[in-house]
Amino acid sequence: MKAITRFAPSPTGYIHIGNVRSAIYPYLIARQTGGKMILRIEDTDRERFVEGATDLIEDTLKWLGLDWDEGPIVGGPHGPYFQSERKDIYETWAKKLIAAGRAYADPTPKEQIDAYRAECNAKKIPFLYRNFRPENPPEWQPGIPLRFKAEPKPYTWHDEVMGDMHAGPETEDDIIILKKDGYPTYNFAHIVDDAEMGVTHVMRGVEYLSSVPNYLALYEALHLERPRLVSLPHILAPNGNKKLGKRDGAKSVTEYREDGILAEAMLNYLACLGWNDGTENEIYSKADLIKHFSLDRIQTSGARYDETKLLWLNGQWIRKIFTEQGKEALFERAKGFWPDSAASFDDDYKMQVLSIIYDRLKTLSDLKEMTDYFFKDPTVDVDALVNNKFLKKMSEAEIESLLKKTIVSLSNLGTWNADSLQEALNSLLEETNKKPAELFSLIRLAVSFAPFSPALNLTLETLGRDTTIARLNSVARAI
RNA sequence: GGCCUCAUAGUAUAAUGGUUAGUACAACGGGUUUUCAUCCCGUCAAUGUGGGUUCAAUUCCCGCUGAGGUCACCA
Repeated sequence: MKAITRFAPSPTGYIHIGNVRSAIYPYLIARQTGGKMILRIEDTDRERFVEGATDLIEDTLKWLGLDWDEGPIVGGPHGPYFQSERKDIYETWAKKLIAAGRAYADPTPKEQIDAYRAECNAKKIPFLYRNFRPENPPEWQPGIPLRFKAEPKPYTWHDEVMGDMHAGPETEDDIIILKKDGYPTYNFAHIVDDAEMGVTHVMRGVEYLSSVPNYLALYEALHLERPRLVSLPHILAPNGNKKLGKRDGAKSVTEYREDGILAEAMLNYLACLGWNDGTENEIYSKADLIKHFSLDRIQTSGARYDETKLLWLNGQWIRKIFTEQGKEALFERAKGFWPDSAASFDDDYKMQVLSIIYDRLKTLSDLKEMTDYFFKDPTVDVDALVNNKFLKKMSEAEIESLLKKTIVSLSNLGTWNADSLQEALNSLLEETNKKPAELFSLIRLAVSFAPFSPALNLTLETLGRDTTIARLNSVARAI
């Protein structure tokens, strides 16, 4: 079955990790079945509309590699894809309900409705507007809210994640379908749009589960076939058990791009938060996900958002891209993450630095802190040297002597490469009768003054003879 | 309050009416010529609770507890 799915966000801000899964899963199902993915912008709430939010949404989807077949930018046969431009369509469908006696104009002032609600709350009984239906509603005209007229009855349905569901008549009510301002409510608009656009799978957060009976009533009254319903459990905030939202500091998805997270890792992490294919595999590319994803293996309970696993996955992906797609591929992703000091260096040199440092990166932004000394002479810090845990047993004279021996040895080295350097370093160990921890720590610190760095021979090879000797000399002089 | 949903280590999860309840992240310890990381090895750690069905329940049923959702002219 070719699935027509959609992601239908409202343009009220950025997409965050708490809600992006309702874009990923529909995408995977659409691609897996050779169907279509639709992007629809639900902008019927003019008050919450945020200028530029649509761009943010599109940017997020593009970064994650979730392309859409119909929607803004790409167009399609069922447009427009902004609900605000579809008012006449909703009105046409609404009139069908009026004609069938299943909708009525409701001029009741908001204060009156609030009073009814307060009354019910005081009596601790459920508030159902259908118990307060106006007796002689006027004919509907723009400017008056239009309500669906419920005919409550029990419903059963199947949810692809939650299983077989049922609800009693007490869950159905006279919901507003057209607002006073003429725009439809979500409750009505999504049903009309999904039908017009041929959507087969309605995938959204579980918070809509309790509204399903109302939607079922609407499908019936409009003589529409029910789409498959898929409720996605919430992603929970790191602290507490609430669903992750902006108030919990949920960052926008694209903010992770700036933090040096790879799109592959983000997609991998989010798709596997609350879903697994039953194997012990942890690493999934987009293609793997499309191949293996299935609705019936989505968890029924919420999943807590935990960044440590994302960081681990990101490290995995950094190494995977380097080894499988090559250093150029990783270098391409690393653009914009180099320290300022790297600006004047050419790509070949930076690529070489990347080649020896990449397996230490958790995020691309680690490059800033971790590679500075490849581009700029470090500040000589004699205290750090003599207080190092491997060097503090040695006198300053001894350190100076070791540095000088190293300088002589490396100055006379024929070919300057990783292998010859390793050989030279090894003979230096024998000659000085020092442990690797002592001699290598000394050289490493003298050329980098960094808390950690790649293997010593690789570091020196990359720095080059002149820089290495110069740095060793300036440390020897400073002691 | 009504209705609905959920419940395996700190986290994400696997599994089966019968296993020593598996895996990964994290934590901790160890190994690889310095450091950090990778990689490898190891340690710690879970079926919320009370009943029932059954020879046998983490798994099926019921109660409880806990957590969450929803009850808008928001989506």
